Amino acid sequence: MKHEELLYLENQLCFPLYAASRLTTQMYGPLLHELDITYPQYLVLLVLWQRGALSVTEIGGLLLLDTNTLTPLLKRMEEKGLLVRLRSKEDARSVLVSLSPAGQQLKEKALCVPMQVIANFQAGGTLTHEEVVAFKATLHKIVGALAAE
Amino acid sequence: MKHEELLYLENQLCFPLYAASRLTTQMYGPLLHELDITYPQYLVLLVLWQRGALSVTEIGGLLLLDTNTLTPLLKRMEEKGLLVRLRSKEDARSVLVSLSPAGQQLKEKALCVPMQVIANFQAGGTLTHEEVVAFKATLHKIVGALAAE
DNA sequence: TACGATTATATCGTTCACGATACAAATTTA
DNA sequence: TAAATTTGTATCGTGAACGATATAATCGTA
Repeated sequence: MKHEELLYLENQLCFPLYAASRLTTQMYGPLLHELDITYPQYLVLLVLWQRGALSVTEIGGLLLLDTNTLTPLLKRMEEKGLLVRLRSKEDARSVLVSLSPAGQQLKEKALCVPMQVIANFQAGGTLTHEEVVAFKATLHKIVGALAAE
Repeated sequence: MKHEELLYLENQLCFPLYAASRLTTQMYGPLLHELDITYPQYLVLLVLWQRGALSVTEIGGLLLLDTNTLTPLLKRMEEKGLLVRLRSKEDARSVLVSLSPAGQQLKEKALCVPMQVIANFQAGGTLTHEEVVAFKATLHKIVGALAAE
């Protein structure tokens, strides 16, 4: 590859990654709109449904987001009645985030989301199962390497 | 997989995609800071360097971004003196975006960016060349399928 | 027990993304 | 040609992301 060609859009790895991420998030849009949540809010719910109450930092560790993103996001979710933020008594620096009954109940409605997403992915459809597995493995390697720093 | 496990974070494809995209963009941060541009601005420059003057819609078609994102982004770049926005005489609806001398010159400084990114990727480093090729191919399939709609 | 360092969260400012809407120019159609 | 439709940009509002900074609580150590 000539030196200049390093700057061609089609030779970038970052761009299709960026585009695929945005387009995938867009795909969730209509589905999550039904639940009245956004995609990042959905991710927060995923970790709370799976693991129960967590501190802000713990959520950030799982989603790789800092508190400057999470604090306002969690506040919006609290205002919508999906969760409760409670400052810990043992360690007053820490804020424990736990699901409200409404947030817990939303899990039932969310169960159909992954299946619809999978269906949509198949629809575009030339990805084999093996390809998805390999793709996911590479993604995890990349995230692991970049998140380590 | 049990029904409920569809909602586990580690079973999502969307999350590592979202995380990898953010982390990769973050990796560009320090490099692009040297050029006083952001990552989306870098993408705009890439297409202008490669193809010359383009309309807003043409840029949007290449980067898969709508004008509600591009218009303010291009205005900021114009204010920084990187490009010029000129309403077309043939079709007064269209705005032609062309590089200023400063924007054109920035290409020389940008040439080292992709190489540094590649080096950083290698550093984290368990990705083989074949793995990257396969990964990129899958990404393109996904983008192609999702962008088609 | 002071006191410096660390930790957990929050705030602020800027820049995306993007849905919804607006609007003028151009094109199509009746 | 007049009216309806489409096209190309722009505007507005909301919600992320994230760098930089702030602040209070806790911990480690002299």
